[in-house]
Amino acid sequence: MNQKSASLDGPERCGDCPIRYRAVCAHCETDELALLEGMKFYRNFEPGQPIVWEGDRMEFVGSVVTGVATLTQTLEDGRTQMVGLLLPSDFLGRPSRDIAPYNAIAATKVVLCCFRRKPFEQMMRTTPHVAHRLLEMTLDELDAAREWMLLLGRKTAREKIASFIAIIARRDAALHKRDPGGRMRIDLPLTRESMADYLGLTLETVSRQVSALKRDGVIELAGKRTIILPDFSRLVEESGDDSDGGYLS
Amino acid sequence: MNQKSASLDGPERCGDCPIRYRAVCAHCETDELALLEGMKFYRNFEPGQPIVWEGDRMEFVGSVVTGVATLTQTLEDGRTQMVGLLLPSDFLGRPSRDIAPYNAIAATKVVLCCFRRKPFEQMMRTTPHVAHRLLEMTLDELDAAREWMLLLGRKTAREKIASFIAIIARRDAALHKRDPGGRMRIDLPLTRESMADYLGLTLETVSRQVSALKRDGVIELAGKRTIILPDFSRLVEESGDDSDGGYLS
DNA sequence: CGCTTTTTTGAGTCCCATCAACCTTTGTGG
DNA sequence: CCACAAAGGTTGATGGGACTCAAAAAAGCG
Repeated sequence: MNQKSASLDGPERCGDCPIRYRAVCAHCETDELALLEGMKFYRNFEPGQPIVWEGDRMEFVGSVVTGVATLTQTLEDGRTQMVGLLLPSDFLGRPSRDIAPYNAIAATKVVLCCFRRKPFEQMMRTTPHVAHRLLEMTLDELDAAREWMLLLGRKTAREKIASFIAIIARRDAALHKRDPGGRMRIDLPLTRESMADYLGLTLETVSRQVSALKRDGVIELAGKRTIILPDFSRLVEESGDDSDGGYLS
Repeated sequence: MNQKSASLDGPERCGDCPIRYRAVCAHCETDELALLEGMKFYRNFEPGQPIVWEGDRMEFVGSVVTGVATLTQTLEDGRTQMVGLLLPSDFLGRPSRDIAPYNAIAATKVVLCCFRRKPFEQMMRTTPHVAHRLLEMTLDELDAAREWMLLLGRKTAREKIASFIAIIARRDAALHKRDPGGRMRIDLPLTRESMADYLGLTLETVSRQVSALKRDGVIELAGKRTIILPDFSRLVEESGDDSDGGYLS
């Protein structure tokens, strides 16, 4: 949108950062924040651009500030499965491991707040807040992965699509501090092919099921990537999940 | 085997514990160990017996000492998917959450080393070793979950079965401090139905594919639950994974 | 506007789920 | 000791949901 480098780079000061209270630095006090500020740098990625490749040495860890990135694994014959979807405030990389186990790829424009590995690992050892927050976030990610496993193993194609849209809608609502419900408008951050890799389907099946949900009035389309939900609860019914959700953390 | 209560309960002293150097207490010094020793108690479970039910309040967290437990999620219509397989030294429960999000069920006889929640959470805050080890274990579990997602989303039934057997064989070998390879004999800790819930299949398909692998000479059967691997690498070929594995942690 | 990328739609096929029958093992009590 | 039941496992027949192959439409993009 804005061509000035200020928009291409991240916020200069952590206090202005949009993910200040959700990222790995959430619980940090001003002195710890200063420490982090000293080891951080920003990197920008274009849609489709790899962030790290499986087997690569990673000299940094970091947080997604804006945009969406994906983690994917592939079998030798080319079948690929997405195993992580990184939204703003999500963390990329693992302390005490410098070889990336997955491909990380920018799905949209991405701004990444990177920390040099060595000083970050040192900080993990000396300050409890960062380590504690990272544990919290990792446990949340594990919960999400298990929800995802239920989807991959037991849901029908139609339920998978409905679940995916519901997940994006919930995260989007959470980002704007609203509750999902009523009429909503959401942008899909992924292509049909990436959705297929997320859901363990082919892109043709994704396209067909999206069309079917539209035909049945569960969703409306405004362009290929924008979805309007007339009734969020209707979508949840189609997802196969318990209606009560249980999404309290 | 042994009817004395000594075999039904866990080891009296942590120093004698079989999972002393792999569980959440792995990095603890003697003084921290004494602290843990003061808040721990043992519980025993029979095969099929629930450990906690989804929605239950958990007044403890703990480690599997011996045996195998499963974590499962279910949709309202009864479809169930296993989302965790807890082997000796694996951790059950999450600090700062007292409502269980999954069903945990003993698959075999299980001895669980339980810690009362409150003192354990206190210890998490005061001693770095326990928190650090728990983060390490959680990150490993996340890696395993992602491997599992690739299996659920993209592998064929035959590959799923081969992968499952390979996973059990690797863990079994690790427990006995051997490398997997050559001729191996392994016991499956799960019924065909539980294997199906692990792999996102039906029990009939599991049975058929096990028979097919036997017919093709990839495995031999000694009873329903005991498998002999004439050649571990042959099994890995059938699993669809890269042969090099990449199982360094 | 050409050109590529993304998406949709169609026709045919196959893998795995479903439904069903049977076998084996284990345990129980008459 | 054996009849019976229950649980776990195997095998067969059938059908359907998702994949594959194929082509065209739509949307970006220089």
